[in-house]
Amino acid sequence: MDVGKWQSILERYEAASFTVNKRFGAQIREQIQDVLTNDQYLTLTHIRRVASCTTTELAEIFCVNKSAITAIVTRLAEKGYIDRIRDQRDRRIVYLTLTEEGQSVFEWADKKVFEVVSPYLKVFSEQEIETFLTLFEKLAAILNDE
Amino acid sequence: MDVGKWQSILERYEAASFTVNKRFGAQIREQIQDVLTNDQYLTLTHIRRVASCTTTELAEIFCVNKSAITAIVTRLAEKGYIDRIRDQRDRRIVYLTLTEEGQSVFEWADKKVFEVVSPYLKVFSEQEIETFLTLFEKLAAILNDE
DNA sequence: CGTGAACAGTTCAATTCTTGAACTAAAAAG
DNA sequence: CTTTTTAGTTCAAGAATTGAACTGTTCACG
Repeated sequence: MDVGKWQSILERYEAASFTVNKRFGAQIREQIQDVLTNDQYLTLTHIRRVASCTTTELAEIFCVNKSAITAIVTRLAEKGYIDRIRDQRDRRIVYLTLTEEGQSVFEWADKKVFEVVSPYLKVFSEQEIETFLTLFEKLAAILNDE
Repeated sequence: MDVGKWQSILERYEAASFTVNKRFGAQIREQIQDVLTNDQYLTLTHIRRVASCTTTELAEIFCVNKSAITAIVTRLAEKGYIDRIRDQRDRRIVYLTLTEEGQSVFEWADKKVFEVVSPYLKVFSEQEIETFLTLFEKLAAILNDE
């Protein structure tokens, strides 16, 4: 394949990705904005998935500075959705976990996200979804390995 | 398909999308941050693609408030990358176009983005990319029609 | 054992992006 | 000609982000 071909592929990817992200993002925000921002939702999602994690870990996964995570976590802790628990063996480390309320707020928001996104997915056949997801996950895996 | 199946599909989509967006976003930011933010790059991309557009149009495409666009455009105009030209027939309308400098800054940034993203795409076969893009574009098209 | 390096996390100032309400100015509708 | 709609801006407030400086804590090794 020549350079022009790759450029046109990138253009198509950029355009589709832009539309999907902006549209889904806006619809999700519309549903949850009285309680959480989209970034706060993603933060709760990750903590919930791994049960407990650190600021440094979140910074790596979100590809942002640690201080950005401190700010988000502080706001979530003020709302009572997250607990900060200091490791007793290594007192530098702070473990982040969901509170009871954080758990239920996450579940509420997750349901909202499901209601927004799933109608669009249902247009595709099971085979199409599997193909699409496999390729998307392959790309994600490559990006994670470095 | 039952609800559980859809939930697991959504989880996989959320995870892959999250990783790809954050990783690509961070690598692109790293390359262009001395000159443009990622949002500013996307703004130049759209204006360049359509040659000339309005604040209202950008707000719809970006799914944000018009005042958010005014802010971004003001910053790009201050840097000398965008011109605001008032329509002579309907004097409410302001057309946004790239300046010479905006054009060349866009081309520079676009090249950087290409250099960041294309190595990852080259791992896939032409057939895989075509399949993936077709499905992604189908999703984008559905999200655009409403 | 003691000291300097490395690490985990926070604070702070500055910038960007975002919303929503209030506003200006212009065009369209009646 | 008055009212309504439309395009865009301004403003205040809040969220996210960076990068530098800082606090505490642990670790390495001479």
